[in-house]
Amino acid sequence: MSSSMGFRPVKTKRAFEEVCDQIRAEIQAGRIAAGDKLPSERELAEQLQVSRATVREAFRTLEIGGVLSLQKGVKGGAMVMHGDVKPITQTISDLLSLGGLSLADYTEARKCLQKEIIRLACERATEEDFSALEANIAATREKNTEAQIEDRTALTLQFYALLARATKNKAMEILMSAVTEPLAYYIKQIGVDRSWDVAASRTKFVQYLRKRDVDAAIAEMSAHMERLHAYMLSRELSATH
Amino acid sequence: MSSSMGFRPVKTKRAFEEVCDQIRAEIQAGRIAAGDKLPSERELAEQLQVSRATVREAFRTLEIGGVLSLQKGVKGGAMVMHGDVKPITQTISDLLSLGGLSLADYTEARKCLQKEIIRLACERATEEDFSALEANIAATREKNTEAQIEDRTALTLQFYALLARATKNKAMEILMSAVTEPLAYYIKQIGVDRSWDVAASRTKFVQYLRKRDVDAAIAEMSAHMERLHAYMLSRELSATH
DNA sequence: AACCTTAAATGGTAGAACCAATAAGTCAAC
DNA sequence: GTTGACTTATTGGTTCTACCATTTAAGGTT
Repeated sequence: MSSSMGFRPVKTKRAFEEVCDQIRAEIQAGRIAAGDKLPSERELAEQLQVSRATVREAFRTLEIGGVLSLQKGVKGGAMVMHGDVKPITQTISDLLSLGGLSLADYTEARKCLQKEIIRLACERATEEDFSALEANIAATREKNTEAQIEDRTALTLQFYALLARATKNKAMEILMSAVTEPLAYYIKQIGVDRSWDVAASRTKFVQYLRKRDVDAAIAEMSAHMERLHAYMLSRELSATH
Repeated sequence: MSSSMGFRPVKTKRAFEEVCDQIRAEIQAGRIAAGDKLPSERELAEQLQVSRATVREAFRTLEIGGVLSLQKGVKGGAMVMHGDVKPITQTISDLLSLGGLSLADYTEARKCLQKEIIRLACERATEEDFSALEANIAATREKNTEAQIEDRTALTLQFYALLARATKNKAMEILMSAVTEPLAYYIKQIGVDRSWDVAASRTKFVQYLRKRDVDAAIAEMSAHMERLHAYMLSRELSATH
């Protein structure tokens, strides 16, 4: 018998998925948009002829996906958002911890993406971007105690976010956070190497950025990332032993 | 009063979020891994002293995130997966339809990422990759009727997936699907421009890839994307009028 | 005017019951 | 021995009811 008869495994759509699809369809058709509020759980359950629990599962799915925001109390309810980046970051983190993505592949992709972001940032960064980056570096210098490691991590993530913002491209910001924020998980687990001065490296980097020197900026960032990656890979090995 | 006192908005964690965190913590600690099965909803609800609905919302969240797979019936239950790329693709699509991401930014990021992927693919693609790409092009040539537009779309997505696979980097595959698959939504909405021969362009592209000619391959792909991009922007404008 | 009380609406949780699908076991027919 | 129908136990999917916690508005009190 031929194996190309086109049979596909049956997929019985669950009720809450149908609700999700209907809501997404309304959004894509433009009948509801960001800022609008959906009917309450009880009301929508009645309209769709399903139980409130089913509507809740659909709302939960869309809330986790960054499509809805749920607020309690009268005047609360489900409001449509503009979308969110967190689901992407979370998924990358899950892929890393579940073994669906190796640390080596992840870091290489991070390098590739950084390169393009630096290229765009060199073209388009404004004075506001430069001063924001320098303010971030200055704040990092002040957080130099062991107890402030969480603040330093937050500032590091902010540094890359500011760099991505300099590209004036929202998609690049999204991709940057997707490949940067999962680092926070690793930093919390394995700690950070404090044997070199990241502030000095970043200061030089921003100087190259100001001079619109793409190659020098990429070189400086690559050197920084090589150190970090070597450290992370060594810590990963020691952690598994 | 200083605004740097470190006050943060209180966020009362919901019960199902606590359940999610506990499961993710178990995964990250290595106590449960991909392939393992979690207790049933009823059993876990009893262990955690919460209602079954709460466990369900947690399972639902992790299922949507690609962490769990839920199966009915005896011997069913919640099994831990290796992670999934779908949440990322879905989020990008949502961002596009909700206005959190412009089509212009999206396509520019797509171009940047393609460049890096082509660069890596030129270095690492094997004979198997080339023949897979060529088989895909051959299949595309056969699907040339209007009725087969869905098949053509699927083959287009597969073409880019195969190209990403040639990088031998799973993270690049993930990013590729994240910026490519949302196109399917647009294609379904606005249709495709069939005034030029995509198969011919892709054939040339693979030839350059075979010769490891990075610049020529990038140029060919860029030209293709410029045409597509111009077409999509024109259709988007006409759709909003 | 400032403060407190009350009420109403809404999401969050609990618990029970039942439906639907799945897999394994049992048994009769061939 | 194999096939197929039937039974049974387990589990996710759904419904329903009830109640809790939070938020906002309205009204009343000082």
